[in-house]
Amino acid sequence: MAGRKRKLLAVAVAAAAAAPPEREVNKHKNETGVKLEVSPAQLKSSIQCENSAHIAEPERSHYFTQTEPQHRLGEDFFSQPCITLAKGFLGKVLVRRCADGTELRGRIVETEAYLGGEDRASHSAGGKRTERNTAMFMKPGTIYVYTIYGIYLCMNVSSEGEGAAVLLRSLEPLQGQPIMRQLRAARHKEGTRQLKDKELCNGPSKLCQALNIPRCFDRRDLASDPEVWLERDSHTSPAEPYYIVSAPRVGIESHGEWAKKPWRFYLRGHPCVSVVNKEAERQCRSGNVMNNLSSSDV
DNA sequence: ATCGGGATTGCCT
DNA sequence: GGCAATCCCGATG
Repeated sequence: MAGRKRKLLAVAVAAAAAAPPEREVNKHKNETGVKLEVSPAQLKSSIQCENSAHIAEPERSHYFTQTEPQHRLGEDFFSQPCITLAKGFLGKVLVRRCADGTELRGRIVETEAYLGGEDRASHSAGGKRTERNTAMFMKPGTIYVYTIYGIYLCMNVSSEGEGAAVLLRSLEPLQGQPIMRQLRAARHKEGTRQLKDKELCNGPSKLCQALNIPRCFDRRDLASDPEVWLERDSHTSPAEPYYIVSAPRVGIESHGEWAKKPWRFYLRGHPCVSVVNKEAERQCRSGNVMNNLSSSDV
């Protein structure tokens, strides 16, 4: 029964993949006949590695200035031990350049470190290498995208260390929020209220949706890919420095003692953090400060 | 071929 | 804050 269902689904997916690329841009309607900004088919297509030309053209202004990735962080930055890199990501800006040249930007405010080898909570636990987690064993800076709960995606970046990678959990939207909102709302019920800015990227799968990070970005190089990269923060710095909270990773309770390792890092008090851990914040040391001008950038 | 778990999310109470 | 939705992946036989 279940097998049959799966087979039928596989056939449907194959048929969808074989369909012509020009699939009804902005012609799609839902049951109520209301025109959708982004159709389910288009959303699906963005997940399945097709271009993102369907994304609405943004209003052009100085805010959308098309900058070349001159501030792009290179190989050196990613070649750090996993936990160091996880903290180093905080405050850096993830940039997604869409097919029409639009750039979406978000400041990283929450990460998790997944070591290889003895870290039982890691996909690469015990040095186990599979088709899925291959990117974790590739050079530092390699993107690892995987599917979670069958329907969502998570984006990681491999670090120094065999099979080690950092999960990106939350971003603060900086540029292209209207498009992010459109991408996120495409899966929501009709008539649902608009998402606030801080709700656009406050979760690992939400950020993949909002920045249109598809599954096929798996194994790409964040240090050289033309469609996605990382920058130092050139935006206005906060008046007060953010303290880094170090807390147990979320969603891995079943992994015993490894679930307790404080390898989730986030900016204390930042509104875009997905899960706040008050106990960890009480123990947060003042020495752990995010400072983009410091040498912690490497 | 089949099974069980999962680095989550959105909606409802 | 609880819980259903939803299916891929890897392990097992």
